Amino acid sequence: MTDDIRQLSQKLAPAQPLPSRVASILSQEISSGRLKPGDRLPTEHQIAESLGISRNVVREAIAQLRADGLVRARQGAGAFVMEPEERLAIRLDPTDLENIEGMEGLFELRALLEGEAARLAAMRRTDDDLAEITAALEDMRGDEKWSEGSIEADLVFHRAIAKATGNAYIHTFVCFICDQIRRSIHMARYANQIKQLVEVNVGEHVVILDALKAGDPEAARSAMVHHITEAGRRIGVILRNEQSNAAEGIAAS
Amino acid sequence: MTDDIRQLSQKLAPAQPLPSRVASILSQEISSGRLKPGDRLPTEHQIAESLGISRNVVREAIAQLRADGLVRARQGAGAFVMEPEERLAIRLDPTDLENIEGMEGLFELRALLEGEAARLAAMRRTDDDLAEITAALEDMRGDEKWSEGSIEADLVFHRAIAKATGNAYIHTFVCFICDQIRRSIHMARYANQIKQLVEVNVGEHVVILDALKAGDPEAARSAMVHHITEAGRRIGVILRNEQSNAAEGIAAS
DNA sequence: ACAAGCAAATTTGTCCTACAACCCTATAAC
DNA sequence: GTTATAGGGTTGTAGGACAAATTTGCTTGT
Repeated sequence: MTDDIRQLSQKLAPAQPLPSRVASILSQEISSGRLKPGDRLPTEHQIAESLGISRNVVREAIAQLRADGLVRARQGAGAFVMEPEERLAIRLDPTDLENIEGMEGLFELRALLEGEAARLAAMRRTDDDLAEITAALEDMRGDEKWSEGSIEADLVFHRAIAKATGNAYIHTFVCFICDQIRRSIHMARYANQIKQLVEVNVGEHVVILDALKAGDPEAARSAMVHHITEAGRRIGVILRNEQSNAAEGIAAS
Repeated sequence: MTDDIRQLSQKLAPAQPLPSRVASILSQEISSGRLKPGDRLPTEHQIAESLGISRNVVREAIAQLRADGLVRARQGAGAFVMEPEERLAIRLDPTDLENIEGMEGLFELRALLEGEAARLAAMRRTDDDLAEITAALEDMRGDEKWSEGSIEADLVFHRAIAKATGNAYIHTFVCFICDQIRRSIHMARYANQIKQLVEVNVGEHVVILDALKAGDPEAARSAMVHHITEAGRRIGVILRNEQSNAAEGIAAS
């Protein structure tokens, strides 16, 4: 209920914070090529005046760009666009994920990363990790909170596996990619059909968990790749070359 | 008040802009768990006063955190720490990379990602891709610009392979991780010994390129994993389980 | 005429104050 | 007891002022 209100207010409100909108404008100027690396962008005063806003707002916008390593401000000289290789953060453009090609690319990356993560997790998982993963699986199949809870439990399952690798970076990256996918999916028509597919989904998770329990790296990796490939197919994403790989996986398990 | 500023500037890098330093402090408060998701962080006034700075600076710092999705500010209510799953960007803390454990984790992730990238590239690379990769290799072995140029050419080589996967996300992530590593390495004592090791390094690249030319996915992956493992070992990073994998790779090639 | 150095203009960095918009709570009125 | 309202607190935006640093151009000395 409150979710509906929040969605609506997000959708309709042009009242996204002003500095963020200015930051979007500027970053679009950069990514579109109108401002090339090395260029100096207009002075804060000029930007403020041309947009009819205060210099404070402009400074906050530039602070956001600076945090991403998109521009570098030098006192007395100006703010300059930096080389694309120097960026300090990864931020995915949500609009890239609205079409199916973007989703396919992201799913491929996800299968790749999480497949390897499952392999490492099979070798390194502690008993605590296993308990956490098992608990997440129980949450998935358990309650009636399908629409919201099962998706959440699904994510907890995947995150727990990434954490079981013992590598904080892998954990960070897997979490990030999964969340990007979830955010995009939530916007689409996914929750509708998930109800019928929960059993299948849970079944695939069980295969993964079994491989982790057995400590079989290749089986874990194959099962994870297969699961993600299938999960993608359920929402219309078809991966190019992983099908054969996934087939191997299902045959091996 | 000014004492606080002096303390603060002594504590952290003196050259970094003030708002970024404040953002680091706050984000550290969050990642260390002193501020948990859902918590409201102190008011801008309190932060400003406690650090002896202006509210303007605090606002710019919070703007950076907001851009990353680390906090969400609601007018009239306050700024709240968001769930870690809601992050919009990945930013690696440079201090995490100063110790050897952080480097090991990042190298493991890199081997994983780039290994798979090489596998995909072997299947999908176009002739144009191959030409680009070959050119990068030529640049590496060619000129006398060892200290700077060869490192750069090395990166170009890896980036070109990631691009040859045809997956923009893989390309983005690989570029990002490589840059993080390069930035850390540049700070360290890497360029000193690279001169003696260029031949070895080039040799490993040749193996990768041959596998890509032949279109052999597994050989490409193995060679890449081996190369990254060795590159890590050259600067003191030892990966846990990839050695055996790399041994397979070198045996297969 | 040339060079070095100095001074002024420009630009970002920081601080300050003020007010609007908004949220939350406590109090008052019914 | 419930609702309305008023108040304080907090973020959002505006605008002005000065400090710090850089760039540029001009002056001045040789």
